[in-house]
Amino acid sequence: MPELPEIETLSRQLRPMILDEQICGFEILDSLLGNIGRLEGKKITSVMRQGKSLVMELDTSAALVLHLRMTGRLQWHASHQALPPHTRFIMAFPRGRLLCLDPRRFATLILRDAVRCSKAVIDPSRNYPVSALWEIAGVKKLPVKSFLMDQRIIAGVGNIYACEILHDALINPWRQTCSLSKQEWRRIATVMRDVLNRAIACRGTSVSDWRDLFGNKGEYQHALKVYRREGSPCPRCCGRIQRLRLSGRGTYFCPACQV
DNA sequence: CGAACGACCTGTTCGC
DNA sequence: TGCGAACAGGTCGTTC
Repeated sequence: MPELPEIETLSRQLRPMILDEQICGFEILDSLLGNIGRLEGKKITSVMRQGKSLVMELDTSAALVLHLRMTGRLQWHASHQALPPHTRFIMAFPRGRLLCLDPRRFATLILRDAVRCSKAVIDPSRNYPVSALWEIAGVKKLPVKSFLMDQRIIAGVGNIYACEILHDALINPWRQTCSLSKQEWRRIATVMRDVLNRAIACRGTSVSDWRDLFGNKGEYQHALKVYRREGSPCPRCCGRIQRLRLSGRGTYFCPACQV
């Protein structure tokens, strides 16, 4: 489930372990990942998050880009221990080993050459002009939830946080983007930034199998208001939380107060 | 062009 | 208990 807060958590935890360190071993255990060549001897010069991707720049002006998709996880092993099931690759560093686990095998690791200047993609966890949001949204008719999850526009919001953000902002997920007022967009932007930053402070949401780099659960699952709470009372208005499908994704909302 | 849907994989949960 | 169906954090390609 790694969405923005989970990848941000990994990025922050990983930095002290591997920044400015040399890769001293690299092994791919899952052929689905493809072959990205030898990494031994290369140094990690930066660790950052871009949307839901973890980007590790190398001293060879290339960058490793890891996307965990649905069930990908990273684990840090400071001392030698047995490989857990579903280990996809291992990267060894002087002070420990970084493992990528992924039961569903959707995760991807690529070696991107040179620095790529990304387009004007909004980082929803930071401050940005809200006009950027509603100017794009104003001409679109798609449901606002799909808009929030469009990674080409806003990078990092997935299904869990989209549900939570729209509930907090009192917006129905099916509202067409062009029908929202500037004031509503301001509310969405503020709520989105706050929800994501609170989730980062909680080291993510462990509704299922998400764990941080050191195997610990996050804490934001305790703060969820609608996600996976179908049939429970809405914490705001005591309406009944409903689950419906919106373009294939389970969508949780309160029909009473999200209008 | 945009929206809907299947595919990619495996594991877990739910209903009968 | 057993078994099949539905469902799961995400994205991509195809089709309508």
